[in-house]
Amino acid sequence: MKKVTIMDIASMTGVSKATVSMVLNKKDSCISDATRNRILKTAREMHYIPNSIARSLSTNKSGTIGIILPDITNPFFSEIARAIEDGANNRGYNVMFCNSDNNIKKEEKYIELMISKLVDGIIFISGGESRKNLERLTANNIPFVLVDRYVDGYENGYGVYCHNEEGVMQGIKYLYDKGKRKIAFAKGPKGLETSKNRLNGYKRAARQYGIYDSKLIFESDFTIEGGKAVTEYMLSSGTEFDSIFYSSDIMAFGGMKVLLRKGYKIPDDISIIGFDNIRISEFIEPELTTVAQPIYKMGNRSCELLIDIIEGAEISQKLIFFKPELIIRGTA
Amino acid sequence: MKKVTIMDIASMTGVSKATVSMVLNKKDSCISDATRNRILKTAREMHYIPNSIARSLSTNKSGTIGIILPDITNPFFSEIARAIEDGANNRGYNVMFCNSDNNIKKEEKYIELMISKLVDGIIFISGGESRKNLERLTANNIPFVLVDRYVDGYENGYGVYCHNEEGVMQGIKYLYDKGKRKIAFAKGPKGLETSKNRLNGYKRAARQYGIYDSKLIFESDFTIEGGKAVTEYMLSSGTEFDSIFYSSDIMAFGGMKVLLRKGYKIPDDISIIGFDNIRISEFIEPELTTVAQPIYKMGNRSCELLIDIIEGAEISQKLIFFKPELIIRGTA
DNA sequence: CTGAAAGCGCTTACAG
DNA sequence: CTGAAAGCGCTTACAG
Repeated sequence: MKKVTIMDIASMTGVSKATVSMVLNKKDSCISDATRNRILKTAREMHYIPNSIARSLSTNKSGTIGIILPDITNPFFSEIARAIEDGANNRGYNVMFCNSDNNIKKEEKYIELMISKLVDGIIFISGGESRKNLERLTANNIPFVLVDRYVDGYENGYGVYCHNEEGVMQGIKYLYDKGKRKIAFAKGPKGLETSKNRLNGYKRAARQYGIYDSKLIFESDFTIEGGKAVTEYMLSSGTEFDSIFYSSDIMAFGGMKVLLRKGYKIPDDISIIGFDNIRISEFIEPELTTVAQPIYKMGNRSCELLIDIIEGAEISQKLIFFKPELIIRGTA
Repeated sequence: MKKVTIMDIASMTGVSKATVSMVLNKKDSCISDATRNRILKTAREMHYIPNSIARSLSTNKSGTIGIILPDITNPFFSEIARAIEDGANNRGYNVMFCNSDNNIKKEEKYIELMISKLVDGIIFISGGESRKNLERLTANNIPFVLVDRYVDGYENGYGVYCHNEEGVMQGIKYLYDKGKRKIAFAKGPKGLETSKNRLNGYKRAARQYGIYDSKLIFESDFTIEGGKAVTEYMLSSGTEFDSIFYSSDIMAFGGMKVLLRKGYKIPDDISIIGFDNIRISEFIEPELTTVAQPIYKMGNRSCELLIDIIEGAEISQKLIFFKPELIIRGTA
């Protein structure tokens, strides 16, 4: 069962491939209605599906965009991926995705793969020291937009971010206003700009209120397990605190788990704030108070930006910042 | 900045494209070491990245597999997608994904897209009445494996499933053994085989224990919102029940939310069981008792199966069934 | 051991 | 209004 090609429908209708190609691509301003209709009709009848690989080879455009993200299983990223796919689909693109696990080597491999697949552009959520990998893209003329996480040296490239620092400051202010003076901070992993930004927000706010104490800062990573581990560590560290600001919602989930288990009442004994506002955060009990990033919007916007770049539209803003917003729920 | 091609490195080394192609593809048994090394070296030096689009056009293989799933944002599906991507990557394939939203029209569109992109195969999580769409694949000679959800008429095609009926029966047995006699069942949406299978499990078990009552069955869908809505409905229906079996974990989350809000104690006032065992289910409080599907394994296995089919390996089993397992935690 | 040539299915000037 | 031809970058018999 051979696939039907443009050639088949050309010979079927008695015209040339060129003509068929033109009408199929709507570049048919100068083709007679009669031929056009004949072609369209037989294309339909033969269930013709264009071979877009062949098309890509001659146009040098694949119509696909790549997403590189740490782990699709993390709700924050899957929500972004969803937004991107919606946006891409909307504009006639499709999407390839890769899980980097924050591993630079994997990133590199995937980037090479995507170059080789001729992706038209990439949406990149960095796993850390990704600068070299991005240089590779630049060298190959593949546009990319960074989302959520800066990459050292690319602060001025295309990107859509959230004002992380400001977001954390809002959260700390809220805790402070509630009378909290010993606010522990669970920071993200080293090497991620996002971690740094959020930590900076914490530091600035804490200093501003005169409650800064470096012993209140604990390092972790952006996973549930990380949240559990750091919380256990905090508890055993001997440092006193009356509230915890987790650098991400899923860390907060892990942390709350530990606290609840040990019999702490949230928010009575201890207040909790997260960061992200992933969908599930309003479904746990107590509902998580968190600094919301407009996740879907960020994903969607990044996709729009990328496609605009690909299609050579005029770009009014290379850097897009969204405002975070404190969502007050049950944990603080 | 022109991309470097096989031609460039051919003229650079003074051999033909054919020779270059052969050594780059390790079909170089009959190429002298000298030439081979020269070619490899200059390829490296020139940062050559093969154009796999061109390659695909001549080999008629794209090296990509497609995933069609309802919504990547649903943890069950993102965990499957992750497993698939890992497996694919492992075997040198990459992955395109599409969110169907259980919408047959979208599915159709995406399938056409994937055919046109020459995907080597598809992993398909059906949104319902997908039979026509699958016929399209068959007609185009594209292998596919179904995961999690049967499609009418394809029960004997390639697929990896979980014994849904049996899983529910285990759960009902557990509740029964705990003394529950009025077990409400929140079923999934019509038109999904998975819903039907799980409902059948409920019916069989309930009848077996002589506690069947059709008034205890409530229809919903596999979302958090669905779980909330159906639970509110149950509560207002006047029907009495001492426990609820939700057809999926995220439904259970939504349901628990409503119950907790109304002041019910779980599991004291009412017991809850979910289905799936998505990762988050052990992080909510109380931890969800649920019937576990081996999600990662199912995804991974489906990918292995598909690639085996693609590569013409011998397939010992077209249908793969995993055993569900009741995970007893805090809600029942 | 290596090269010339055809072909994959399309698009795109160009010519008529 | 339509067709012939070249080209996209690779692979793969085939010939030598």
